[in-house]
Amino acid sequence: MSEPDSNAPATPYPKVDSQADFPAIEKRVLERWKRDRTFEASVENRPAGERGQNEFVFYDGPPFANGMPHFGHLLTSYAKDVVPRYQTMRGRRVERRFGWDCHGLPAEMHAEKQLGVSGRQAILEYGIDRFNAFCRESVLTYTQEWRDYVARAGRWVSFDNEYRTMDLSYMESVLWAFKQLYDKGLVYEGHRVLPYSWAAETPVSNFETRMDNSYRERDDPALTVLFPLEVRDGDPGPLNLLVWTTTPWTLPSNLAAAVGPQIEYAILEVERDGAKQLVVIGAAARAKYAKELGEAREVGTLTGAELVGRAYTPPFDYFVGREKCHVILGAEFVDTEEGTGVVHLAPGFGEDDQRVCEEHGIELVCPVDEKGRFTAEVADYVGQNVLAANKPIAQDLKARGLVLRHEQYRHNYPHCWRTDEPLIYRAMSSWYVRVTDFRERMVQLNQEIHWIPEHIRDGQFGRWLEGARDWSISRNRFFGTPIPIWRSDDPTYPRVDVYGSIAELEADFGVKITDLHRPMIDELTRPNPDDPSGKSTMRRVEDVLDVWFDSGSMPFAQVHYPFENKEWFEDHFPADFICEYVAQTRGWFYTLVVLATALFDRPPFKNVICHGIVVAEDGRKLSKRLKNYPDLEASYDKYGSDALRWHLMSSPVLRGGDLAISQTGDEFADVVRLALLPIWSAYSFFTMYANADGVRAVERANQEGTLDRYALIKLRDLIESVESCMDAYDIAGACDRVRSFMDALNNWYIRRSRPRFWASNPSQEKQDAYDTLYTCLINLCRVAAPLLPFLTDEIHRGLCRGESVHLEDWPSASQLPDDFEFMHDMDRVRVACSAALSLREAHRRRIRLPLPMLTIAGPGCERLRPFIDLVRDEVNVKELVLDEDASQLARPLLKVKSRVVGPKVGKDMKAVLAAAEAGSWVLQDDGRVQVGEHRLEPGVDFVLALTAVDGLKGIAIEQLPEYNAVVALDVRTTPELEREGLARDAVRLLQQLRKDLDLEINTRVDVRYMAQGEQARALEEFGDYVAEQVLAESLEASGSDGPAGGDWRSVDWPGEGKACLAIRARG
RNA sequence: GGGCCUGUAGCUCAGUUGGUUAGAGCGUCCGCCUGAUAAGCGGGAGGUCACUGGUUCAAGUCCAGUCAGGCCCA
Repeated sequence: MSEPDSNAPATPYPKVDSQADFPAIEKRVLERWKRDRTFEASVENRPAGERGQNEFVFYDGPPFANGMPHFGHLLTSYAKDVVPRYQTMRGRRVERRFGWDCHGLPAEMHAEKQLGVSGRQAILEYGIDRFNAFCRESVLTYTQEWRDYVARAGRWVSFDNEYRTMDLSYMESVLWAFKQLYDKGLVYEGHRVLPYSWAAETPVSNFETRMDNSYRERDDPALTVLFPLEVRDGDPGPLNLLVWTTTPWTLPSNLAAAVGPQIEYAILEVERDGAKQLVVIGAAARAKYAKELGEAREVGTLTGAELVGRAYTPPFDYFVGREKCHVILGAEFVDTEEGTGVVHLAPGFGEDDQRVCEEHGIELVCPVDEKGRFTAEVADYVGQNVLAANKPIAQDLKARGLVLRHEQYRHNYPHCWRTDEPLIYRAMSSWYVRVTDFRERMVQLNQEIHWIPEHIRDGQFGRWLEGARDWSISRNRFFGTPIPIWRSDDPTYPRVDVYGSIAELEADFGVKITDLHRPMIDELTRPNPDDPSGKSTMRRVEDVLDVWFDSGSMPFAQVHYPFENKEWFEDHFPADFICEYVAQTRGWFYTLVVLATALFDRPPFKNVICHGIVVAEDGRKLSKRLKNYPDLEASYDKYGSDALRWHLMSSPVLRGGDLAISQTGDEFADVVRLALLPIWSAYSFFTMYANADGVRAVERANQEGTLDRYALIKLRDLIESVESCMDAYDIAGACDRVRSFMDALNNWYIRRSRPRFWASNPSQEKQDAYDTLYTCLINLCRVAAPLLPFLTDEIHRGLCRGESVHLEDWPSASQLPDDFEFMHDMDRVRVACSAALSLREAHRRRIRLPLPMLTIAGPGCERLRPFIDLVRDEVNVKELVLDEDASQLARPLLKVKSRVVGPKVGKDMKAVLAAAEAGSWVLQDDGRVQVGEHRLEPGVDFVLALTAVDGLKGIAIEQLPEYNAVVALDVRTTPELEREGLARDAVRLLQQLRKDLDLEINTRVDVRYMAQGEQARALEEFGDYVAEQVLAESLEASGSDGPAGGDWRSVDWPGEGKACLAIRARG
């Protein structure tokens, strides 16, 4: 379409079709980028500077490649492309390197499904080596699809030296990081309560328990048990705490009880088995125990806070005497919704329990073995499955009179999705990073990060940092970076070795290491050097690292720091910019900050866009199954990538909101119509006339013409404002500036300049018009290049002899005129024209009908003198009067400056405003205004505005509030004016005929007409004008039977009588 | 249950340190122009700024609470 056609006679510019096929254009542009290595050139053209001073550092958050990309990824991709493109044009070198996330549960789950191997036990039987080998392949399944889609989106990123988190070098850097933390004392072994399948003998991740089938209804025994409190002076008698639990089997492991400090507790006197007893229960929970406590007398109340610190006798004595145990603790999570308002804590078997106990220095106990049976520590039930032990435990407690109520409780309970047995919660050994140690520092460093949207910094992310807990980094899994800790297998001769490099491993184990994955790494064992007997062996801790540890290591691990690229890393940390969706505040953003703080005491990135999520029309998640979003490929093919990019980049989704996308993708059609086509139309207009005239335009900015200056100043305004938006990472704001510039260019500059383009003789004015439009277009392309990389490149190449816009510098605004006063004057003229046209419409005066006079009146109107001809033409009036004095057309209106006057007059403000509106004020000789008791200073306290008067015959008036002016249109016509209007009607009809005949724009014609009365007189009177307008060599009245047939093409001319116009091309 | 965000025209959203008559785009209705573009241009209609209360001379804006929606955590 715009490729030069070698057979056609040379024209200065490509022949451009006014109908654009954007997807086809994009395909050609992609080929050119590939052929010319435009991306590589755009990077290489920019010097890195000394120690990377001139680099803009971008970190790519790696995706998993075992799923297909969708609209959400597309959004991220576009944002990740726009910013680097912009910075490149600003002169920075922006290396962009793709990465793949490979490890972790998603990869393993996918492999389990593909292999039909389900669960830890099954994987062990299948073989870790075969399992991991499969993972290694499967995580790269869709890499080609990803590359294709990234390319089609026009995202420039290098796949040549992509990094993968499963590469040996990457993993070695991760080991290094781990050892750094360990050496700083930031790693420790602790316990973590996880869902546990005793049937499959494996922990189940929270991820797995959330899957659809794992929760099912189940009846469990629920006990309300008495915990006798230690007697204390002032008590009305011996008190018993009422405790409710749905897991009686955890009672032998009870180590504490928790109350809500704010909650009110009642002391009740209850009669049981003939004896009186005092029980303590959350006051709000009492009603639930109507049957047991209905008659009870309240003998006092206590707050939770008063209970905290009191000791009690636990229901079983297996762990009596342990430090800090069997005391009442305060915990915020306790409520009275369920149970008694007192929670029994068995830290070995509950997440909250474990956390609260740990906070109070209580060491946990876990007297349950891998198969879910009590160990010897719980002598009475040893060997029994814990769930089966619920019954005897309840019976024993009842026999001891400690049970107030025994009920069946039906609840949703997680089950092992492989064995179908109920899960239990059980403490597992886990390795932690002591995040709480440097939490405050993270909070400080976070202040240095520029978040988009801003509230994330101190809101979602800041709060999360403040509440950060130690990070459990070990996973009892297979495909991940191994935890590099080796321990002696005999506690008699303890020894721990931590490795932070391959070299250290090779030195100690004497083998060449080519892969750090399990199971190879597990095979590295050696005799314990601290064991004189020589019998114990150093073995690796089995776990692998949480995959987020990999992600957080990305800044240094991608370059194998510190083993290689030491200097490079130091010069490229932190990143200038990263971008992911907002949920990564808990994921990548967080782990980056954790590791950067712990390892380098710096924030890992300076600017971050966290965008919202793309949802379906109904607000639900995009779902492949429901097919509730448009197909990506089809959208590319129908609208092109630029349309998708523009839609996503101009939307508030970049400020963190959701973006709903319709199933049909209609919004992309709107984007084409509202954003892309206006730019294309301007381009096609320019090339059409420049080619017809054989004119080549030049970029310059010293044009004197009113419209030209206006366009050039607007262009300067565009460059400056887009620049400041982009510097603030406000991409949507930049889109908005581009759109409104195009509106001014198309619908004012080009429309008003049209006569200059079609003037048949060369002139300076004409060349100025070409140069101005050309200058606007190429600079618009440069400014919009990051936002519409395909369209702008196509146009820029067409205008600039094949130069890619992406190798250009960001345009310098300073070479353009900066007379913004002038620009505002023109904007004021446009408003005045709109108002005048609105008056025309209100008085039913069509635009082709000339009217005698338009007046623009108000202070400062003289400034509009340069625009007189422009306005006359636009509004089609014979005369334009500018009048500084509007008193004939308007009366003054007092506009009080509330912000200034308000504080001065206080309560009288209301009265002052009312008086201003009612006109009850007096203008004094010194220019001040008296309102009631108050005297107002001109300019400071008020301005005088105008409000149109009515009642002038034949004159229509409208005010321009923001410009303190009125326009008055004389809508009275005369027969002469009517005839001129008719002549213009005739021109319009004849032009349509030319168009219908497909005449070239410079073909000469003959015209004949048949008309009576005023229509005939109009053509006689304005014959020359009509002939000139339609390029007629002759203009003749035909006989009363109308123009003859043959070559003549005619059209009816509605009017007083029967009339028609006819046209015939000449020669 | 906790935290964060969002409620402004039929739809999608702007709205600065509180200041007189709350804006834009789309849609809709009406009209207009046309020697680039009907995928063009202009105009009109359309709002108790979610609700309630408070602070203030003055609240879309600040404060408290309520309701609704979203996200995250438990």
